[in-house]
Amino acid sequence: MFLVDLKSRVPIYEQLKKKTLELIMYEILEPGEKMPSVRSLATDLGINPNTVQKAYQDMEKDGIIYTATGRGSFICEDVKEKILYNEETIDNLSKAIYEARLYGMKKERVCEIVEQEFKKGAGYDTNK
Amino acid sequence: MFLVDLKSRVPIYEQLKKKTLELIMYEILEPGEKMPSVRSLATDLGINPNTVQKAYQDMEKDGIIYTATGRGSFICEDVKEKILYNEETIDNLSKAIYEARLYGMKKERVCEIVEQEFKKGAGYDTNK
Amino acid sequence: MFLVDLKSRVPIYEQLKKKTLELIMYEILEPGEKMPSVRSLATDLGINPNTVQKAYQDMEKDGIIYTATGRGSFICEDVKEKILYNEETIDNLSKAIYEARLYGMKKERVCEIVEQEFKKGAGYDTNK
Amino acid sequence: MFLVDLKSRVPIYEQLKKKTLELIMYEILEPGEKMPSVRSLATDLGINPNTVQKAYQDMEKDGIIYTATGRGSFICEDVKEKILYNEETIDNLSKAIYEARLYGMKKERVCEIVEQEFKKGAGYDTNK
DNA sequence: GTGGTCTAGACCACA
DNA sequence: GTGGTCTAGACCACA
Repeated sequence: MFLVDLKSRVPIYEQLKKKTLELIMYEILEPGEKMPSVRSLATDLGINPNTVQKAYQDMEKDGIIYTATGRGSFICEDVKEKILYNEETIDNLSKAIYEARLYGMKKERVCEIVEQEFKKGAGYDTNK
Repeated sequence: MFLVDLKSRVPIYEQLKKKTLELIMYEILEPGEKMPSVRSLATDLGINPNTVQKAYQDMEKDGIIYTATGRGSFICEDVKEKILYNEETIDNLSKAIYEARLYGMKKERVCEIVEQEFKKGAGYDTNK
Repeated sequence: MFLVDLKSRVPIYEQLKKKTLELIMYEILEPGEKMPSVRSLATDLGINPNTVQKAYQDMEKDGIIYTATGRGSFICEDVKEKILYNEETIDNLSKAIYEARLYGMKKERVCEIVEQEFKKGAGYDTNK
Repeated sequence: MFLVDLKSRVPIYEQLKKKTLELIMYEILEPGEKMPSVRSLATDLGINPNTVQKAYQDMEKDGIIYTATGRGSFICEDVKEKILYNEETIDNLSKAIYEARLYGMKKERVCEIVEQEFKKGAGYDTNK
């Protein structure tokens, strides 16, 4: 479920964060639901517990999950709003479009790609 | 002209590469034209020559410039095609759109942002 | 294993790249296998870590190895195809033959040398 | 006649040396014949006179040309033997074949390339 | 003056 | 511990 790509240049903890958001948006993880423990997730994925720890801490800071000592980590109730009004996403998008335009891509081509992405199913792999 | 942001988390040599592409697309740098020498650019920007050289060597590998010891570095003739047909740009764009969609952004909103970016002038700062 | 000739005019990082390819072709290094860390290899060879890193980064660009910060560098799975279908090798060969012919060498002599090289064992030293 | 490729990574003085040998082998330059003066050649090619000077000095050291002060430089009488029994050429060839073999090229393929090069006319450009 | 290689050493992010 | 970026500075080949 939290599968990460160990060959990717994208830091593993970043992949874990993205994956969590993805699972939330796909409603595979529900608000209030318990996250796997740091240790078990690390063991399952064959990665360093520190890495999972870092992902969880980041997400706690961003209000995606909360940690109750001794009981584990849980998805926040208001998580979808947090994700929806995320300036970073808009920023990323603006920059990608800006760059495409700068490097000579026509608006029509950009729009085509937008259409394409909105037709696609959920099979896309966010770990680059 | 090659102004970089020393405080940015984006590596200086990456900024230099982007800046060069930008100057080429804005036709401030023309194919065949000589790039500033490694040392002079380093001095101008107050950075280490090694940093400039890394940017230049990267760009040489990417076919953006060519370099001849003793004479300097020059913009490649076919540089615009290289930039235009760059899969990385398309990839970046696809990923940004995918993510925006995943995080709940409607297609209409994405299209608005596309319009916005294509109306903008050239004042955008590529060093994040 | 990665022994280099510090006195050679061939840059150390180039020797390291060649040596790695050699070790892969001799199946001493297998796809998926971990490369020595930048620092340990540098210490072993008595050279600067930056020099090793340059070799590694070049090889990463060439798709020979991939690198993940915090975990190390690994031989790519499809490395042999990369090496086999390398135009540079063919190019070098063509040029060497062209030159031999130009400088008066008969085809028979060239063929003799081909035979010779294909009879040889593995003891050849690639660091010139 | 002495056309060089300013974009090449091969040093210009090396190109000049190779070009001279080529012209000798093609009997366009004959033993005893006068070479263009350093200055005129530099002007014709739009390159630095020091570069031509260096090529001439190298060739004098190799016994390809000799210089008579005040009169100019001339092709040596025994120049073809000098070129013919040149170990460097053989060495280069051996190395190129060795490498091709190391990188997985079959003997048959190498022989094909030999045939190819020996069928070719003189149109090949030695400045890479 | 022009780029290329290398060392020594610092500081950072990631695992 | 692992790689990535950067500085300061040396020495070299080429033009």
